[in-house]
Amino acid sequence: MVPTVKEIAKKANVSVATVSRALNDDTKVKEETRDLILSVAKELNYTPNIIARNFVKQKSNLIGLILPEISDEFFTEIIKGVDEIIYDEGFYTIVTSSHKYESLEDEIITFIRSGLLSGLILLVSDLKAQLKTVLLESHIPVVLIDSNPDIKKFDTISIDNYNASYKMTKYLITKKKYSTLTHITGPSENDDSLFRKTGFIDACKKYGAKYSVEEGDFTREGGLEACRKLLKQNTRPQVIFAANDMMAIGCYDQISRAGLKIPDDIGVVGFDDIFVSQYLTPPLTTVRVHIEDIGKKAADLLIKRIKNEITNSVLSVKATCELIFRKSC
Amino acid sequence: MVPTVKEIAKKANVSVATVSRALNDDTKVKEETRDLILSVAKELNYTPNIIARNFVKQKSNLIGLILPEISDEFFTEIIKGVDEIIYDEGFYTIVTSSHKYESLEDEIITFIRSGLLSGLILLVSDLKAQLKTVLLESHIPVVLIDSNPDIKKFDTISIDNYNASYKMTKYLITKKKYSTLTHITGPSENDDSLFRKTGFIDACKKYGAKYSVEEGDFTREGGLEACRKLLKQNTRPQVIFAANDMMAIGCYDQISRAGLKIPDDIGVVGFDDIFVSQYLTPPLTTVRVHIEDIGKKAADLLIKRIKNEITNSVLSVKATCELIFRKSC
DNA sequence: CTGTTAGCGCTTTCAG
DNA sequence: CTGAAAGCGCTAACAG
Repeated sequence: MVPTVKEIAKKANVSVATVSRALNDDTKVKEETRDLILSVAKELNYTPNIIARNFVKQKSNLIGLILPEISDEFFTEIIKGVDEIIYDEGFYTIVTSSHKYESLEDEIITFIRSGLLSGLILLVSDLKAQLKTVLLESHIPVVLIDSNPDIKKFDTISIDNYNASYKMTKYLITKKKYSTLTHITGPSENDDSLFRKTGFIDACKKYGAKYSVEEGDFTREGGLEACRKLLKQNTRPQVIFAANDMMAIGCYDQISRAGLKIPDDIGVVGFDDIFVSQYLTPPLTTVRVHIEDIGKKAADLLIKRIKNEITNSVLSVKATCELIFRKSC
Repeated sequence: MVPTVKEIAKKANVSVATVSRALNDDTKVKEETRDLILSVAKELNYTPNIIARNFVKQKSNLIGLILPEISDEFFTEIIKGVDEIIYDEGFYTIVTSSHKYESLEDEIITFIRSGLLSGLILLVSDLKAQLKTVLLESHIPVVLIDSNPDIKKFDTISIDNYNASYKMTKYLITKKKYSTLTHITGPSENDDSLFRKTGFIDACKKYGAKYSVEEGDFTREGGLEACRKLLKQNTRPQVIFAANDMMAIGCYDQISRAGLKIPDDIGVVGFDDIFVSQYLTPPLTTVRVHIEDIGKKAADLLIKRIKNEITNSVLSVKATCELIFRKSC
């Protein structure tokens, strides 16, 4: 049988209360008795029943991590980052995403209301009003991984999309001397997409380049299609800045079909620095996002909230990006 | 305040027992009272306290998923597959891996002994004796994702490394007419590695091809290094079969440095079909493993064990692989 | 079909 | 510093 505090108590001739105190060493217990209890515990090969502990404390050592539906190489990094931080605090991560029969919203609601969680990290692209309400009512700390800084009610870790996009565009214009640029966007309702676009446009205006914008959807096919439209026009841009690497790959496909060469005939740059990008021919110039860092920052913030170590109203942390220069422009 | 069964009971003028029964509809409750209870529950916006439920039942609705240290695109697929299956059963997945200060073993032990889990899926490359003991003593169902079929004590889902490797080798010899082949292995203690090697050798013997084996380590650098050795020899093989795609990429690097062309001067094939492989130049011929499927199968088996739906002693399921023919040989 | 009651293992007052 | 006792919310006998 699994040993309990009761058995330790009996064997050590003390009360369960003392055992509990000794085991959690929060209150003063005579060193002598504590040592005795600890040695008995060890002898019995005791491990606390976490479920019981969680129950009496009415809180758990679990935090939730909710990811979007589509799997993606980023997610492992995020999970890893989160897990690494919170594990040190004695917490574990429950990972879930949306499923067949339910909307992500319903799922999150069930998840939160289960009472299983002490905190939640939510990776979303847009947060519906109904969900906000549930999150707020849940009374557990929530950290968003999101690009929308206008969410003023939750702690947020975001990718610095705007600045990264701006910097890349500036680089293309001022260093690479491109004077006509086209940006292929992600889905219009996506915040990452929006900020990348805005950064691009602002930099083009600032540095006086001619630019255009083509709508994409973050998929390879979307990139291919957008690129096809571009190449059909009378004058094509000197360089394409795709809002993510997958679309840049679509551009590679289309440009090669059109018999054009990268970067001689047209430059291509991406955003994300996914694993494959370094292996493309030519290797893709892109923006690297420090994903694991985002997971760590989110976890760190969440833990601090859970432990009430922060009292500021709402924190918004930006994770920086890095320009990766390769051969595609 | 959060509503409890007690409050529902009071409001509905019944006992807490009846409330519990109605809510879990396992025993017969008069339809009328059940409807009443349900409506009161709804009115109070009641959700069961899962922690309390887990506590009284002395089991949880959580399963653990332990992954190796190194993150990898496979893991998202596995997590996804697992989560998808178990979510339907009202379970959640706790994902963890090894951390800074502890060995994976210690971690697993802590994890299991926490009492938090109803079952465990373990992705390991080799299972130490001590760990086996802990796993066996834990009395929770364990499913291994492992390639070693000689582990007779645990349910196992494994990649069919041997047959896939055999088939690929057979294809190279009989269809592609290669007569001298070299296999670059993974680490010698790794089971996947071992079976891939054995499949290769057996097929070479069976179909009468000349072969050699070079030791690798599943990394890109390892593949590059092994390939360098090969190319230094007086006669180089007609085709290299790398035990995974990452090493095949290393071969690409080295072959290109040596001024050789794939597949004209030398063929290269891999194993795994990682995302990048389709984008290499030339696209890599390789073996695709249905990863998400492995996660699903593991979860399915685990759930059945947890629910006692299987009484067989130990099950061993092989996940099949598929040959992917591209342009590298 | 329903109510009463005990109790899961642990922490936490409250006394001493 | 330590013990007694209550109780977290829920389920599961056991009666009725």
